[in-house]
Amino acid sequence: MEKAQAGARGTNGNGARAERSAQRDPERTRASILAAATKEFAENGMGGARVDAIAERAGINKRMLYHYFGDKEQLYLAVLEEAYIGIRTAEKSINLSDLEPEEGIAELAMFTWRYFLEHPEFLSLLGTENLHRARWLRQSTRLKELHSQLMGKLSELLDRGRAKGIFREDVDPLHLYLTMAALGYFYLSNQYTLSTIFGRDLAERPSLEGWERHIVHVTLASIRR
Amino acid sequence: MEKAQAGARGTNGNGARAERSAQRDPERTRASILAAATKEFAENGMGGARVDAIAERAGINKRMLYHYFGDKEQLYLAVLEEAYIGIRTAEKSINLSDLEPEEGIAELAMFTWRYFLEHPEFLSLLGTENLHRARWLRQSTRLKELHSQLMGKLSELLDRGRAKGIFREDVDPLHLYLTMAALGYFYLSNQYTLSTIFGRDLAERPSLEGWERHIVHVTLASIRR
DNA sequence: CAAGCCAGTAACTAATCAGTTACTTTGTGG
DNA sequence: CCACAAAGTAACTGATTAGTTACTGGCTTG
Repeated sequence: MEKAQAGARGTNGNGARAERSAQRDPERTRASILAAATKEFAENGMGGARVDAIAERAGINKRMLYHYFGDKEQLYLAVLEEAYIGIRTAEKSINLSDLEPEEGIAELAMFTWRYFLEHPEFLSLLGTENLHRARWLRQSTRLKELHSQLMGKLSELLDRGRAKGIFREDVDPLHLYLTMAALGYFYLSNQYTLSTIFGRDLAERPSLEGWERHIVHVTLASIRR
Repeated sequence: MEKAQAGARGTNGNGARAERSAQRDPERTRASILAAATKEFAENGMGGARVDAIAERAGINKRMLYHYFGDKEQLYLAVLEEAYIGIRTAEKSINLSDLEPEEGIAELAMFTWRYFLEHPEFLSLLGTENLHRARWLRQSTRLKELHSQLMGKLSELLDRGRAKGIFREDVDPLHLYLTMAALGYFYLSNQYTLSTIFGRDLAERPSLEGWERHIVHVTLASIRR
């Protein structure tokens, strides 16, 4: 049928890869499978996701999915790993050295909130993974080494604030991190049942902005002397 | 095979229901299906739950499940409704009229935390329902009417605390409720991924007790003047 | 330029799953 | 005491699903 392909056929040899529209492009195929699988797993969970649906979304043949990823479980693990790497990479780029301790904590709280807000698929994958008691995360050697960059930055800010006398002496950095994460995660991941029961759309702009301010307020109030 | 049943055969007529071990007991059958379905849906989500597994767990024939509940989706809805009714019923029994505002808020925060801790299947069902954007909850007329009793009690305590001058003027009761719920929900529902990544078992007694104290502390710190 | 490997396709298969059919057993009211 | 309804069983069915087989076409390297 499509034997005679119009343009972009040339050997494009000498090492450098063709930038676009190659008929055979392993990296692009792999990436589009991963993107499609991320959506499918995030929308339907591990149990509800369909391999055929992933193949269709990616615009590839199902056989390729098995070629690149082995099976459904390994594909899911690849999706999970990529999602974690995404947030950990983003965390690295935060620079707080110029900020006062309180400003720095506020900045980290807002970063976490905004990252969750902009990456609903990450929240959904976390939910699925916890439903299965971290079955796949525990298998992943890559992810177990991948510590949160936030924890280090949090500790440093807590030290500075303590030295200035504005933060309490006994704040556990893990508790602080969990507090920020919990407030963002719960609001967003449970927005559908909450909106239904309280008859108030939590996804509206003013509500979201109000909750961001609330997170910053609660986080700071919990550590101030 | 078991045609000749030993005891407990009698007509046990005159209106009153037999208390135990009837061969045919609609209510008991229904209840055991519901209990089995709650476990299965909580463990595997809507997509991962298996109708045959529910029947086996309940010790009944699959046909009965369709007889009493119609289909898988209606059974899931019945499970969800029962779970919500459970927490709302428990909330009703809390009496706070003798307590000072601060003590009352602390009591409600601990109630929510302990209810979550003792009913992991409720958290799991919430997660599944939100994955599907409250698809079944929105259909349920029973549940949309079922407002949280906690909200009313929270408002009353906030009023009293405000009158005493110990709470801020602008506290939104919904924000307060979401704060308490978020801190409990996130810690428990995400305990598996969190424990894996931070290399610290969040399910251990001392950690759980520490987090309960933390929830009370954060909740009160966020509303104090 | 040909040999071999890698990307890609279509159609198939064995297993699984939600839901059904056709039947038997048990309790009850006229 | 029997007729009828409700409770219960076993075996089946059609659709879906993860994973496979057997194949084609194109790129690279010696």
